[in-house]
Amino acid sequence: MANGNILAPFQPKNHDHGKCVVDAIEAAEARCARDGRSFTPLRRRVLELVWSSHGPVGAYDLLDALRAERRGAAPPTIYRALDFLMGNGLIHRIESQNAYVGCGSPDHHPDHHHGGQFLICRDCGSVAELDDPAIARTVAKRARALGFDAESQTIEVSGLCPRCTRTPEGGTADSLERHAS
Amino acid sequence: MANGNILAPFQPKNHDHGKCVVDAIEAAEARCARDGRSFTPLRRRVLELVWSSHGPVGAYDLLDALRAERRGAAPPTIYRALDFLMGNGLIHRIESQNAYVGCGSPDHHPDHHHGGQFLICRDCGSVAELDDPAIARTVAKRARALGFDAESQTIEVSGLCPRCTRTPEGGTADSLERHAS
DNA sequence: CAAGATATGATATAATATAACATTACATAA
DNA sequence: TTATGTAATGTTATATTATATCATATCTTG
Repeated sequence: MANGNILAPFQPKNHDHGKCVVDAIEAAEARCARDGRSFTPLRRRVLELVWSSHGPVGAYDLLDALRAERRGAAPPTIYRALDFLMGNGLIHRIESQNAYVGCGSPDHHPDHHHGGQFLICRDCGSVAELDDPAIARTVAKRARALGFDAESQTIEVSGLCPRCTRTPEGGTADSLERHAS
Repeated sequence: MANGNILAPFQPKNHDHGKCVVDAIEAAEARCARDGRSFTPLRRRVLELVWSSHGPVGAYDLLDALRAERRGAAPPTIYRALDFLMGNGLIHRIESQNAYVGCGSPDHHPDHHHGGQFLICRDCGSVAELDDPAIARTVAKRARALGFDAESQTIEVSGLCPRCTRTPEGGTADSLERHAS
């Protein structure tokens, strides 16, 4: 069997984040068009804001950003957009942080919640999305053995990303950059 | 290799929950004594309250219960107790629900956060704790392949428990009992 | 007992999320 | 074209979850 497909590994230093965001937005637009979902300017903008960071972003951080450019944005404004984006597989919620990240594999599962598999660096906060079918299958199988019908899996792994593993505790200049891309 | 040890499978109808709670408290007491942790009356009581339900319980539900018997209980009262209990492996937090459950395997990992593997019924809310080393190993291995050092894993599976699978949508008397024990 | 550490009490506030209802924008059928 | 329905957004209020901070009590142990 194939290994898990690595959809959003940790970013190299020269990662072009502007392009990465644009690509994500274009994919989202195509996807919504295909599914007959209306990808409104508000929803598009919120998705851009989510993608503006590689790490998980809180709803109220997004709200603050939105307020800087759109008068009258309020919590429901953001939460509705986030619900839409989650419902369409364009972002994920990181449960352990009450925060949101762009989905690295928007094409994979048309409408079906697949939960997600995340590696979250406890030092710099960066997130990589795994999408390993072998893990998902094993979990589903073990659940099945107990008579449990698994519908959606949330897997969040905390630890140290490759860059933070190399510069562990010291608070060096490098680690203080939070590995910005 | 051994299969995952099933530590808290879904409860049969005749489950003696009173005994189950008492056992958990005794185990917690022994464990704290061994580790030189003070298992105060407050902490003991909060642990009892957590175990009073088989499902995850919210911090403010616990607070309400505590207030009925202890004047002046406030949010920090509960959160400190919960922190202590989590720090000593006596309860787990269910991230996807901001709620807490008794730990089914308090003896397994002395001080080391092992996260947890949970099957959560979306119909009746009951939770079973898996503790499958094969899953944990596979996840750690996949992370390692990306250079990520996995320290703690949170796995939460949503779906239908054995009893709810049999009585799916109807809202029968049986399912409305929420499978109380 | 004194001094330090641990635990709890008490007040305030922060951070996250939803309820409820009003308004607007847009499609499309009469 | 206007009427009508639906989806989206605006607006206000409030619910839910969690932490900061400082004061007090209790428990060691020298």
